[in-house]
Amino acid sequence: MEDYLNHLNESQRLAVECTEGPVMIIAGAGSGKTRVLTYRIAHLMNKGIDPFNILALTFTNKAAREMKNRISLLAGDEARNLWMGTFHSVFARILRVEGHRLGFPSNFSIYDTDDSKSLIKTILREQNLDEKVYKPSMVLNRISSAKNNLMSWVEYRDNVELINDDRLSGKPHLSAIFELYTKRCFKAGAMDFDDLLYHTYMLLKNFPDELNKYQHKFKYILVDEFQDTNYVQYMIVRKIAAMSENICVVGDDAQSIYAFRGANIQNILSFEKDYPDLSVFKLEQNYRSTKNIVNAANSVILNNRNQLRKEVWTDNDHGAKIKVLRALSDNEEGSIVANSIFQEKMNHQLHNKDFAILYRTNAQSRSMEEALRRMNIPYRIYGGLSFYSRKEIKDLLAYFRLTINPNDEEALKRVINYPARGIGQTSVDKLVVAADQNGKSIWEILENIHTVTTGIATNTQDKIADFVSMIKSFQVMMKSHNAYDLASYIANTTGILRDLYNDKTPEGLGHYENIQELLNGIKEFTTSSNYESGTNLPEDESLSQSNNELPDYPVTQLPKTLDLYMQDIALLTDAENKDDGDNNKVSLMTIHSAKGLEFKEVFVVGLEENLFPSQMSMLSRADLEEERRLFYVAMTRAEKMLTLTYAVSRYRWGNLVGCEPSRFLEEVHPDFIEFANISKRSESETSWGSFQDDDFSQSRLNNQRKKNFEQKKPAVPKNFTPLHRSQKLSSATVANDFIADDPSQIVVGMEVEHQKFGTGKVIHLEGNFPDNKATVYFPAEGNKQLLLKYAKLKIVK
DNA sequence: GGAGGCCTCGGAAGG
DNA sequence: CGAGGCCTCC
Repeated sequence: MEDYLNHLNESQRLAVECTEGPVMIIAGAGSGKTRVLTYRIAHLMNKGIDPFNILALTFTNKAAREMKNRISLLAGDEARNLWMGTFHSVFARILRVEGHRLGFPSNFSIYDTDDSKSLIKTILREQNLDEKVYKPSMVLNRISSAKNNLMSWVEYRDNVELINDDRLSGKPHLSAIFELYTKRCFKAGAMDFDDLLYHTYMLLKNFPDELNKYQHKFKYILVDEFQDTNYVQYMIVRKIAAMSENICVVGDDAQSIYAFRGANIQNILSFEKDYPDLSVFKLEQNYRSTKNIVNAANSVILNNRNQLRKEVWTDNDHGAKIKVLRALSDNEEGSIVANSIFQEKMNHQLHNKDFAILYRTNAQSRSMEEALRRMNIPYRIYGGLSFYSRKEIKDLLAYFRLTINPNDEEALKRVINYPARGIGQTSVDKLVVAADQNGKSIWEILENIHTVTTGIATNTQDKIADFVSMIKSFQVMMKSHNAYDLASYIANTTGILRDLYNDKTPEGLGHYENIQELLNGIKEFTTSSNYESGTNLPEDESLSQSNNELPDYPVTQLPKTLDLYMQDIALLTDAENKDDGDNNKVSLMTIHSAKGLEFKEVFVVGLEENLFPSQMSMLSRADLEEERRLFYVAMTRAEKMLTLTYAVSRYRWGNLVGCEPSRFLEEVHPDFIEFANISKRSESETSWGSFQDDDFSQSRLNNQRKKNFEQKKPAVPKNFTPLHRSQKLSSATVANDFIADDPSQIVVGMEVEHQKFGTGKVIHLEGNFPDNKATVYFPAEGNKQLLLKYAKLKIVK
């Protein structure tokens, strides 16, 4: 044990050894964060803590899997008993056992985003509301952020500000949709992703015995990527940790790149307030990158106002300066990158796998791919459609879901007429109406289709009856058959397999193969005892539903039935990386998916204004700062060499458009970067003569940058053009052309302008972002309490 | 119920 | 430009 602690530097070791009480570890990029986390857990186990009592929460399944493997190497096989998984998988597991307290069945379905949107569409149709006004994705966002801030539909309905706000933006029925959505999920025995967190919190809040049970169970709690947690996640963790206070969070505010979907950096600040006796450790030594790269990345992030004080440094060599390459077009950018990779491989004996090309948007991969193909450089693209979100897979899984939970309305709608069996939309609509009128679920109507009055034609009724008996036969089989036998039986009986087999187009062939692949996976689950679980969670007998009775046989010998399989994979949404055996390839991915990875040489491409930073980020300062953190993440992926490229013109949606170099290029301190003017007009490309003027000359760029740094002020946004699209719902809200300021900038005493109430003065502030409320005095209206998140306030003075 | 024409819109992404 | 949704027509 002493031995392995020697693998750590001083601050890492301190962070590992401080096992008791609240701990916050601020870990800079490349500072060995994962190492500290794994060693800390291994250290706890070696000190004799039962792994069943350790809860480690991550954001991705991949992170959980990798960490568990690494801990096994340090602490042995016992590691498989750790409660290590994503927030969602851990709490889904708990809700399977305890959900009945809230009225949910243990076999509840989990709605993915598509299911949620589809349910919202159904509700809109039933309520005669316009999908254009109530865009399902926007409605879902709204419901989601309410639940993530622990707000039920009742509280939403009774919140004057919110209702007012919805009315002003022409969407007065949002709270009604929220209500119907909630009730509909409950009736279907289903939870969406946000419900898994929301209901867990409510379980702990409203049932003291449950809270007590889990406080005693999870004596040690660790949270990875803490900067990415949202409010409800933080509140759950806080509740469970309230007894032992052995809570350790690890994060880096500089790498928070998911605020746009609800992550809340403010949690880091709240943490310091909530735990006054907190031990804070900062990991500031970077082991990954050269001095030039570390310093350059630091100089960029300095332009952000919202950040914790921390100084990342490194002992490594200075290395080469960061190179900026200018291209004339996206295609030339591709060949420049491909050529550089070729050269670097030659000059430094590197392999394809040592290189990564990172971009802001997926659409940029095309020109890179073409160039790499021309040079015969093998590559792999990460990201894209996940295996489990393919249509054919979701169709088959919907049959499984329906078998397990026949009330699952979204699964039912998906497959009641697939493959086609003559039960059209009109019949389904009639079924929904009948279900509503009789206060029953759709499934209950289906079961009694011949006796309930629905207005459905008799021969359609017969088809429905056939469908019902088919599903019922699956349900009977589930008790006695293993997952694989039943799954392949379902694939055959329903006609899915036949339907796909008959499609001989290349895509159709792919669909058929995907089904086969899914079935193979189920076979593996059924037959193998050491199947790599999707959930990463232990088989923990202490969570048995009946507390007093022991199960008839050990948990490990339970027959592997279909419902167990579905529990295991329900939350697997990450894209499967098909392993074709050859891993020596150049990696292509978005910057977001590169988080946590490292490469010897990295190319960040498309450094153009309005692309990176994205033009969508120009709305508010918060968005721009997040974009800058994204740039920081991209830069710090590189170990030895970093190259930035931009094109002066680029095809966008079929049109050739002119581009300016990104402001981010000007924000890198001049000492760590060099502008290599290598761009030449190539013969094969002829159509951008107009972009060759001196506007983009390197010398001008260099002078501008020098000037900026001499004046010791960050680069000022140039050509700051607000978007013409007027609708965006985020922490800084824009609606009806009224552009709000960043709520976090608002302080007491400020004069602000409200869309409706006019100009007023902030007289009181309370609560934490994003729930901070301001009391504002408006001369015409008197005092108004506003939720800054939703109130559209412009700072006047 | 499926094929084909027309319209709209375009961001990164985990569970 | 191209994917996806919707409408129309058979």
